[in-house]
Amino acid sequence: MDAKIRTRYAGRAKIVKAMSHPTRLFMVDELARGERCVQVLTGMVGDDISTISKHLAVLKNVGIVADEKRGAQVYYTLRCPCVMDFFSCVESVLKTKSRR
Amino acid sequence: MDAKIRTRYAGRAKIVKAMSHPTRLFMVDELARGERCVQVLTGMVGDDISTISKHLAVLKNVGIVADEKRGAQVYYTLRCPCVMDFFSCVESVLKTKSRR
DNA sequence: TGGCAATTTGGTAAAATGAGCAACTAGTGA
DNA sequence: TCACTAGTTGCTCATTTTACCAAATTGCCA
Repeated sequence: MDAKIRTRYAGRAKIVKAMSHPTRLFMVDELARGERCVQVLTGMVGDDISTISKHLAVLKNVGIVADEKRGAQVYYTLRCPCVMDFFSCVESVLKTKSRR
Repeated sequence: MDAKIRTRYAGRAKIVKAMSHPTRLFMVDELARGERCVQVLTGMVGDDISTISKHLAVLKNVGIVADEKRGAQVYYTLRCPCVMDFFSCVESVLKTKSRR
């Protein structure tokens, strides 16, 4: 892998990595249903709000979600619904694995 | 997120996480073209062979690849070609991000 | 303006990851 | 059998990740 190839895969990995946490995966799934504010997501997940905020920042940094402040709350939306494709593949990996 | 939901997303995240490293992503891409033995992959990536072996073990543990020993070498194959779908989505995330 | 609610940011400690070297295992062939 | 090649595993160290608390921000409204 020369530098150029390495950079390409590093960029891709960054995006996959942003999805590689249970809480973030859950939130992406939830955001696929519509925008949600931090407070609501926090209520669903049950972690500290600062933890949720940071997870959302991770997703935002790679461009998977977008945020919009309206009044005192910040609403997050899914910018790339195609990430939902990950789920069906992941399910099939799980199935493949179980029938090993 | 109650325990059940949490477990479900944790399982999914494990699979995504296995793909979330530049070297592993590269190898998955390469394996999509056909089986490869550790030695060959090591030559392409340029890391220590023990590092490559461990990355392959990560992919194997979640069921993404399978290994088969033939003579002195171990050949790895992609068990779930659908993981290639990740790539097209990832590319579109990259594009979405750049036109922010 | 003062105070409360919603978020983000900074700091910190614990846990997980990643890389290479060394040691070990398993085939191959002289 | 001995030496060599291919691969895996154990160990250690450095880096990254993650979680929560506390403090700083921002917007609303009495």
